[in-house]
Amino acid sequence: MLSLEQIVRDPETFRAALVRRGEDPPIDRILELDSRRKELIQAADIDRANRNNVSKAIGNEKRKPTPEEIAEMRETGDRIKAVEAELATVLEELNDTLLPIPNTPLDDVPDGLDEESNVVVRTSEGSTESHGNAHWDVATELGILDLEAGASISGARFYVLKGKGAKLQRALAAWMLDVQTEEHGYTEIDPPLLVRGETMTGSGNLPKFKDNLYRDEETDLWLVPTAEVALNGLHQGRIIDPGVLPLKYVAQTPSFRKEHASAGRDVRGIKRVHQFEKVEMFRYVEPETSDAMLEQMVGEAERLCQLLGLTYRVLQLCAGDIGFQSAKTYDIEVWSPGSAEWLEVSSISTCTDFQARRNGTRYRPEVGASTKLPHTLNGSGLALPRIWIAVIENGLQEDGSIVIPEVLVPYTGWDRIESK
RNA sequence: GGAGGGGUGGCAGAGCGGUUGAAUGCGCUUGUCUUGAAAACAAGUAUGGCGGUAACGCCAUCGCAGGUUCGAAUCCUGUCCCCUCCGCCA
Repeated sequence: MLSLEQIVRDPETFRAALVRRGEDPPIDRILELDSRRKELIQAADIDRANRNNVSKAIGNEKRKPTPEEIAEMRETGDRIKAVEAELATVLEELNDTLLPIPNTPLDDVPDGLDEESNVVVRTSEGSTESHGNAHWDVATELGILDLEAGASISGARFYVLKGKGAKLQRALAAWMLDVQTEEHGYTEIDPPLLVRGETMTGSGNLPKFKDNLYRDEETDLWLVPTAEVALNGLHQGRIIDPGVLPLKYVAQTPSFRKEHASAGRDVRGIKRVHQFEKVEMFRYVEPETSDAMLEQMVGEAERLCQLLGLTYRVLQLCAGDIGFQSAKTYDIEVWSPGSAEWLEVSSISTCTDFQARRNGTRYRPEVGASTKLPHTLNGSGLALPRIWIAVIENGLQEDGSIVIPEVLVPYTGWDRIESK
């Protein structure tokens, strides 16, 4: 959520920033609602102050209220209730208006309304040739991926990994977690995957992206589309003590997405599925440091690609292509020689104070100081089925076997998936 | 699922209709004392909103939402969460 106070103070800056990402925000309506809100608060406060004074005097003087006082205070009470009722509707509309508005892009985010305007920041060394053997053929042939079984169990966009394919995924996840915790200083978290609506709203997934989320109606719990949601909720409604930031968390969890918006896209293989594993990095940081922290996280995700020996490139997304809660995003894509395309394996964003404001996460810069909103940053480190695809397609040998990156061998116990 | 108990400030814990935003203790901050520290003593120490250049003033908040009342942390209703015991269960 954007800051109402800041919008009111400088509405045109907000309008311009949102226009950059193709939005037409109802700034005028927000200003109207806010001034009505202030009027109502003032009116109610005056009546309440008066009522407090009268009641306090009666109590102090240890006497019964006079009939006139009772009559007057009843009237005051009724007036307060009426004003409060109107205030409640104003606040509700204000909330409903603000919640679907996305974060404003930072100044250094490139202009553009769609992915055509994304900028390739750098490309690693390495081959970008193609061999045409896509993972859905290769892995199926090797007996480590069973798309038909996935479909028969759960339907389209579900898959089954088997044997060394399953173990390869487990090894990748375990290895990435170990690098993040032991070398990059993250604290491992194993969070709930079913979360309350408030938590989903706090991260920015609700109310706008309801259609992409699985939900259990009976308990009103939602399945996380990414661990970001749970990690963002870790401190909601609370104040982080001085000296604690930056907080760095990492979690490996499944992610559940309906993918209605992508119907018809990436239908082959396991590039885009309803349930996938992902290792997610998340940081709570002081605002002054968030730019540097974002670059650091990009570096950490790149490092994983490097250690796996993959060819990758870093993209900076343009204003129109960054996610709802993001103020600035880098994507990391690895080369997929099987389908001759770049596969997005990580998306790393700073959400500035947008998420912190939504779910009431604050921190105290120093003892005795007043609270501030931290910045939150998130990024995949990395997304599993896609990195699995890249390992399979890049490791494919002439004889049809797959050679596994060396760093994974301690986790798999073998260095090759043999062809049948 | 059944039966009880409970949710109050950073923590512990009082208060159960009226000068209570809330005793007391702990913690924390500052000051006095001290070469320094500890101890002792003193003062301060919640969050948010509205108004104000500011000092400051007012308002709200005792899980949450309603209700009763001139007045609610205190009474009533609903709801959520936590704990104990029983049942069921990975």
